Amino acid sequence: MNLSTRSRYGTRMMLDLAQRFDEGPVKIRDIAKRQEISVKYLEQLIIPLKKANFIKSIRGPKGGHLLGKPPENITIGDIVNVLEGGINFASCIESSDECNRSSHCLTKGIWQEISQTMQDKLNSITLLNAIERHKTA
Amino acid sequence: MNLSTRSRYGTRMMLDLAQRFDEGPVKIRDIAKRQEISVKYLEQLIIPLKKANFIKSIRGPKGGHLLGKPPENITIGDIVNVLEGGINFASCIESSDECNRSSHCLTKGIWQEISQTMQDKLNSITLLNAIERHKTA
DNA sequence: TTATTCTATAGTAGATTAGTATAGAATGTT
DNA sequence: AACATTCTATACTAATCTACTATAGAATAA
Repeated sequence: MNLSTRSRYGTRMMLDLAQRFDEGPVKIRDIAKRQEISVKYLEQLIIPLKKANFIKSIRGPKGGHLLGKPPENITIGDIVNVLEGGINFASCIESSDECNRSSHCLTKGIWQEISQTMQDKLNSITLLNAIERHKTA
Repeated sequence: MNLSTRSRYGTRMMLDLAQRFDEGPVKIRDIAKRQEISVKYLEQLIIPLKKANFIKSIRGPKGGHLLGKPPENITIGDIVNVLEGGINFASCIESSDECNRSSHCLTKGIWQEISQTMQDKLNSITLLNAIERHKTA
């Protein structure tokens, strides 16, 4: 069990943007430098986050990226969901074509319950939360 | 995010054993047939579970496997922990050699908290629970 | 002594992940 | 209009991991 680097790097990027929410567009190159992540990799993570409206981008000189919503309206769950393509511990939970064992499967319910717990937890932490908890700590 | 098949198959095997806890040794071949998982794959999962004392094995004819403890004393967390090698969402949580960013990393605390939530949830479900909840459902 | 059952180690094909390369499109500035 | 800057899109690759298989061996009840 391990959150993909995709999600972990993506979250770091989003927090970086959240910390600079009032400062106008932020360049990928600057995020990359601060977070020690390659520009190319970040560019790749931005695409799905843009599609989901969690990031807005401005092209050209003086351009850059910024959050699509205020930091209190974006959760870690949102980010992981987009970058991971869902938060589920077994594919049988979401898939429409039933596993032929599902009727007597003892585990399906368990994975469902655990996935739910996970989702609730991830959705309960906003970017603002994450920043503030670090200040007080 | 996806629990490995290792953990999922392992859990199914352990539940299969739990359901037959009073019936003496259970053969891998029978578990494999019921659960539709290859014998070879199950054999591989048994090894670490034995080391952790969650399974006892008896060799020779009439031999087989049985739980090392009663079903109410084994949790899903125990199983996943053994088969997954820990329940952590970022390697920085367990590793002793600090990431050089950890002091100002906003995410480490998040992954820690989420991992904990996960562990608590997994540890709260025993094999007996899993069996009983299915009966009443 | 033999059939049965578990044990141990090694190997492999395929999928996934992380990361890179290349070319292109938009836009503010001059 | 030209240009530098910044984002966008697609494709590729190496390395790792996962799921699974193969082979040989050890213990033991009958």
